[in-house]
Amino acid sequence: MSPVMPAGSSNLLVDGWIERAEATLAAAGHKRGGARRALLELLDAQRCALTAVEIEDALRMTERRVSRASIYRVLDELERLGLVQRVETGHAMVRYERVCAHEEHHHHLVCDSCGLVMPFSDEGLEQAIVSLSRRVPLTVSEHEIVLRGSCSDCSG
Amino acid sequence: MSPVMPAGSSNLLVDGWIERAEATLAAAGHKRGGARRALLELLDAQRCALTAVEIEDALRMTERRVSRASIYRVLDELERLGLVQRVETGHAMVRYERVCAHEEHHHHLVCDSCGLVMPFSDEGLEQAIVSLSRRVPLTVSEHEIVLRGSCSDCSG
DNA sequence: GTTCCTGCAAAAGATTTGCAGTGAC
DNA sequence: GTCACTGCAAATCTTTTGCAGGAAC
Repeated sequence: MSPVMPAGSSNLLVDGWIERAEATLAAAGHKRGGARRALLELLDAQRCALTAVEIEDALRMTERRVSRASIYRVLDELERLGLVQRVETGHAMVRYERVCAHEEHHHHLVCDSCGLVMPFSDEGLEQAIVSLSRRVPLTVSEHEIVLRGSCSDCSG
Repeated sequence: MSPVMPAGSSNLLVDGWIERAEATLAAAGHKRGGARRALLELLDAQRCALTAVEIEDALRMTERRVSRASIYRVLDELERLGLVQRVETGHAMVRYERVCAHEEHHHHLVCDSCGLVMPFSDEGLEQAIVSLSRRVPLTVSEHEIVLRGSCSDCSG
């Protein structure tokens, strides 16, 4: 089976994250709604994890404002469906980002002085994690790695 | 120089975490106090990270109750001095644990169903992190690894 | 018409701060 | 005597929940 799908194909094996999210939501018995749609589009456009407050601020700038309660409710449901994941980078707030295909899997660099969050990935590290996961008294379903330090701007 | 110090030695190169903490605090211009002492003793006795609420509960059982405000203030100062570190295991609360020598360095397994937090360590993973830290656009001072999943009790 | 979606306002929890009294040096 | 330590209460901030109106199906 070819992994390449013609654009606009009605095939269920879609490539875009939004399409997958909408299909998953529909399959779980959800109806469509404007707030959630706006949130999906925003998350899809991000390179890295956002906090709920950052999401609210970003949406306030657009034509589709979304209440904070809805943001938390939608994120919660998307997390339960495995479409977004929480990222614990510290600084008192949880961050959320969409869950992508393996080749986009990444972890986070956090600058302790300015709070900057950057993604990174490393195949050697992933392999170490996979092999470790087998030897641990826990059925591992996910892992999270955060490197903290000082970014190039803050290091001077 | 031998790493073994006679018990009760007045040498500044003490081995215990509490002694190191008190020395560091004194050098930073702090006076002694009962609340902080109780907190240091509690943290020193722990195998793994605790939340501020768990710390308050544990101290409430002892003869030395400590107010929550003091707990946060002391933890904050100990973190600034590098004596404790925050651990972001999710579930809405930050955990704190003492910073130990390299051979005790560890990371965390978190059970997503019951919230259990367990320590683990792996030399291969540490080496992968060290080598990675050199190739990243951040001056890395610490790292944190969390594996999430289902513990043996919850997996049934 | 039923069930889900959404916003608003209130509630709940964790963490921080202001203030006043006590204690260490 | 001065400055740090501590507890209490109030404030702040993030996240959750109850409720009512509106929209999807």
